Amino acid sequence: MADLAKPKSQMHRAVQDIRALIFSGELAAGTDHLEQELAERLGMSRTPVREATLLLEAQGLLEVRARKGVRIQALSPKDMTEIYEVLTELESLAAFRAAKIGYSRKALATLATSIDAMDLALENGDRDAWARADESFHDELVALGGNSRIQSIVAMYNDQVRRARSLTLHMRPEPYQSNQDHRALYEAISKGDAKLARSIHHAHRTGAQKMLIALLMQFGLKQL
Amino acid sequence: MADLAKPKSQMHRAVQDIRALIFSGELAAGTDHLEQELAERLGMSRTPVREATLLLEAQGLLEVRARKGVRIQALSPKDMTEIYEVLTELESLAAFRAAKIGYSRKALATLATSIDAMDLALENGDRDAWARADESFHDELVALGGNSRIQSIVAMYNDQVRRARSLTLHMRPEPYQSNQDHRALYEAISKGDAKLARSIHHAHRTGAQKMLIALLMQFGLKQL
DNA sequence: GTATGAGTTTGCGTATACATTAATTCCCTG
DNA sequence: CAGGGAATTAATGTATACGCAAACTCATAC
Repeated sequence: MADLAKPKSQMHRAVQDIRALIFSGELAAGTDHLEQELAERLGMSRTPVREATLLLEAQGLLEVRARKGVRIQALSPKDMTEIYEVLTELESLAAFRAAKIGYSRKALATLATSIDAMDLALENGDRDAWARADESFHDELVALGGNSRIQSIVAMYNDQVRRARSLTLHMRPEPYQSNQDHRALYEAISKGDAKLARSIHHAHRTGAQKMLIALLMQFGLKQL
Repeated sequence: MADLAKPKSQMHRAVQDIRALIFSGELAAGTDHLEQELAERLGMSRTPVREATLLLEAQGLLEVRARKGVRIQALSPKDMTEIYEVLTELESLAAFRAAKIGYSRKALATLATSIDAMDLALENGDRDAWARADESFHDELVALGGNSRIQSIVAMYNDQVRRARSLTLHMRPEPYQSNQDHRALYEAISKGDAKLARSIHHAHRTGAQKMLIALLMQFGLKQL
């Protein structure tokens, strides 16, 4: 995530802590929490907690409801579809741009590293390691696109679907296809074939989205 | 902008008022303003002003800088390019989706109304009326796309470039081309030709972006 | 003339107190 | 017993107080 600058402050700590509580599931989707409770839990006064919740609301992670506490945002399959549509489009654009810029193989080393890490994780059956490498790959790809706005938006929406993704991580089939897609995308970018890069990544993301939605439906997860 | 719900509160009023001050230029790009000053100007205490500035920072309209007041965000041509790239991509996707959904002509009546209003404004040489109708057209188009996330993002970035757009509104050539583009897009959507709708709008937006950047460069406007 | 450092000022970050208002309780009435 | 409304409660929204750290001033030393 593009959290550059703005360090040490209670408010900043509250943002980090609440994010962590949401991602870990300790603050479950759809549940309500009073400002006062959160403040005590985080060991600070209501003021920085309140400011933090306003920020997190702007980022779509929760909702501030007058006199009812903050509600951790729950996402329906329809929400997922909307978010993935945006992610697909913007990441594909980033892939297109990255290919067009014409990076040297050396400049693409970080991408290659992430791909290798994914292959290794797949061999070891280590899904968590795979997920970390996958996220790195996507982050680096978007960074290579060179548009900082796209980076921010993608980071924000990735946060919103983080819970759903970790939930399905162990339900999905082995991600062989993903690794193949990533290699193909890497090749397209290093060849400078922008249209190909775009269409490969678009198909990749669309496939991932369909699988995720299918899994959620299959397990009857209407809200998370 | 998608400001649904959250009415009467000092904080909400502060958001609206500060936005208005920014768009009107009373708070000029690049200038700094202390929380206390803003609070007095808006007739409230620092608390709601502070919360409002945090929201507006999240929306990219300003930047809060410790002990230096809030700085109204200034945009470079590079920033403009980034923002327009996102707008182009997401609006084009919305056009694609809208065409794919297959609205009846009746459901597209609002679009047609905006187009007529643009034609009329063009005949009358009323650029402000044209700009309003143009914004309506784009808003409706994005709404027809049916993805609320795209609507939010587009609304946010439109706010960010609002000043630049109104600045160049009277410098640009008569927007005949725009009106033609809009009619062609309307036809493509009502025919349900999604790919055509997408490419028409993509070209339209790309053209508008190039013109805007060229104008800014021509007038030596590096920051606004 | 410049640099350094103590002293002062300023403005923010946070805590806390208070006002406001929606929600709830509990009576009272029919 | 049900309905309604006044009183109470509860949690937010807002104001205010205060401490702290950064920025500034200014004098002094080199």
